[in-house]
Amino acid sequence: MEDSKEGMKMESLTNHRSSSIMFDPSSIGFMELLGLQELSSASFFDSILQAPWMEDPPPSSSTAPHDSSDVLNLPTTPNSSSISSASNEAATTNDDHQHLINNRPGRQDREEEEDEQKKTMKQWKPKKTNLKRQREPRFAFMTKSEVDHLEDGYRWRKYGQKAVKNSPFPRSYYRCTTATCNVKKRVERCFNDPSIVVTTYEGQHRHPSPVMTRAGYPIGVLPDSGFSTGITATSAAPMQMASVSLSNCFQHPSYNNNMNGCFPSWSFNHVGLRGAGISNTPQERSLFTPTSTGLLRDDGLLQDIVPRIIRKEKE
DNA sequence: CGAATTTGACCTGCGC
DNA sequence: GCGCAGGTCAAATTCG
Repeated sequence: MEDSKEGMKMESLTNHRSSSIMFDPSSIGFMELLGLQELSSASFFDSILQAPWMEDPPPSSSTAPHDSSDVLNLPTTPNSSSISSASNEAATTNDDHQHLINNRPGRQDREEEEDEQKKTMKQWKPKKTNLKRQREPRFAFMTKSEVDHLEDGYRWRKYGQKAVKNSPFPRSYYRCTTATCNVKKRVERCFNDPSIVVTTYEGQHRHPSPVMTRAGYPIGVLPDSGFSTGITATSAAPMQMASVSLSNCFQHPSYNNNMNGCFPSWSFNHVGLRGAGISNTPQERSLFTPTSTGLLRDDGLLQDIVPRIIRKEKE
């Protein structure tokens, strides 16, 4: 407890030395972002990594609870207009559920109204046979960072922390503080490489970033980059030019469907950005060279993380 | 004093 | 049906 508090203090004070890898565990694409403070296209795209299973992805865990529906219903990107009807329905369902949760009474009243709520929840709860509880599309990225909670331009309220099985590091749960925004994120450390933070976003922001840079641009929206990164450092958040070593994760002897145990199963079974298809070959890397025509568009959270040129093929 | 965080309890879904 | 693990709530606590 004391340590974690101090850690949070340090987080806000030092903010941050990090570099990031965005990963699409389901589609097997990795990017490594280097030099985030002054992110250049060259450094960004030269640093794209290839996951070890890129050419031969491991089968998703058959035991993962949500993977099949999530993967099948997953839009090509979390923010693309091609979100399937199933996903939209899922969002609506979740909103309804969230509405129920947010408006539920205190514990005492809850006991009094328990029966009624059970009825309500039963009404909401999808039938197991045809409709699983579905979630917003998720995507995640890895960040080499000394701090857990990285500045991403949005304000988050921590609402929970849980110990993770087989990991010494707890998982923290955050919710966007904007009233109408249901975006959540989870932050945890890779237990094989504690220097790597795995951040998973669920949902997309439908509001402007509340945190502005010194230049007046929301964090993650660079005026001249052609794309936005979302993990671009603020003036108060200098990031270190550093490369991320994934070897600790990828070469662990316990390598399995869940990425050497470096990540929990949900990372691979729920995370979005299908079909990113990032390659490490020079020819294919050139596909990701940002162009000057990359107009800023409101693609929600995704635009903060993924260069549009990469999202193009998923639109 | 309001906002944010902590943390134990509770809920839910899944596998056995 | 039971147990486990992930996810969430909300009272208590801490922080600014």
